[in-house]
Amino acid sequence: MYRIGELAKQCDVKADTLRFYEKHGLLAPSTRSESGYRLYNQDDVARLRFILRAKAVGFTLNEITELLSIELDKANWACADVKGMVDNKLEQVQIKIAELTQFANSLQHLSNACCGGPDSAEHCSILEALESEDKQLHARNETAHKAQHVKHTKTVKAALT
Amino acid sequence: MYRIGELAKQCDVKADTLRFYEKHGLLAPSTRSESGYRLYNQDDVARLRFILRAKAVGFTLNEITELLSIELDKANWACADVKGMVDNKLEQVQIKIAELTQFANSLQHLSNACCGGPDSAEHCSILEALESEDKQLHARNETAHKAQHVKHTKTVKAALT
DNA sequence: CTTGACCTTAGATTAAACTCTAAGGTTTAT
DNA sequence: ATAAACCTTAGAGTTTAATCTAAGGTCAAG
Repeated sequence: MYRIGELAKQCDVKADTLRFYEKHGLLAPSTRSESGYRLYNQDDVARLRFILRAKAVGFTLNEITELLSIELDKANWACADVKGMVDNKLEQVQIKIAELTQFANSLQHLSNACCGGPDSAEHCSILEALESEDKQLHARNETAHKAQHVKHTKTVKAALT
Repeated sequence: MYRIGELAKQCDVKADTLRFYEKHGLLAPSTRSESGYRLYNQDDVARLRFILRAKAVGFTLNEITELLSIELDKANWACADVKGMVDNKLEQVQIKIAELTQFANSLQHLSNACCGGPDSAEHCSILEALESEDKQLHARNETAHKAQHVKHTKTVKAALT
């Protein structure tokens, strides 16, 4: 059993935030001490961890509430509802992973191409690299696209797939 | 050359947002018409796309500004600075990908385990599945961990790795 | 020649997710 | 017994990223 401050420290949030989550129905301590102190058990900790992970991953508190709300009256949800909802979130997450992966690729290519030395970055522009990205994507995707007189940098050519 | 409304429509943002980005130094149209209309060229479009992608991926406008700012006075940045910064962002992105992937796994397992039928979800709780996740992770990571008297659901056992 | 799209500045409003303050009281650890 | 941690309600303030409103214009297409 953890008191609010302990849990806060353990999960690196403010006690305020925990009270905030309680007020908004995301996380209530499973018990209170005689004196009224909030007491959180392991399940509560796990629930908080879930909330924090979901948040880190880009879900809003509302969306998280939605996911968690099923718990509140399980009996009134059909299994199909639950599955639908989960699949929905799953799709969102997968889209995000794809976006992030693309982004990571660009950054990686750029990092590889960048000499990293003490010289001026004049010929090592992140922006040009990233700007060209779209064009290159288009070039790959639209097989019959107009020549767009794209301006390349030496670096860029090396930096991007 | 696109005018503000055209660009807005094309990239699914409001014209307001574009003016907002301009005011905050993220994206200025490369030219203006004689009459003062903002005129955006392909590079501007690409830059906007980059901004939107970065945003979708969880970067704040400030962080994006930081990335783009290198462009503004390239000459004053050493290549090492640029590389350092890129590698930094890259690390952040990779952490996010890892988090998302874990999250996606949980959701996927749950979806697989859920019958998806019209019956009550009483025995198919997202929450219990996700709550157990942490414990299971701990169980895998801490080779010498105390037995924690973990409460499982039938569903959960099947749902999680 | 009249809409609708655009321009300007400047400030108000919104939403999310906290974060803080006040004011007064109780509990726990040293 | 004193300080630090907790409790309560209730409301104010903060940050981010817009979004909206006003007021007074200019521009371009049908």
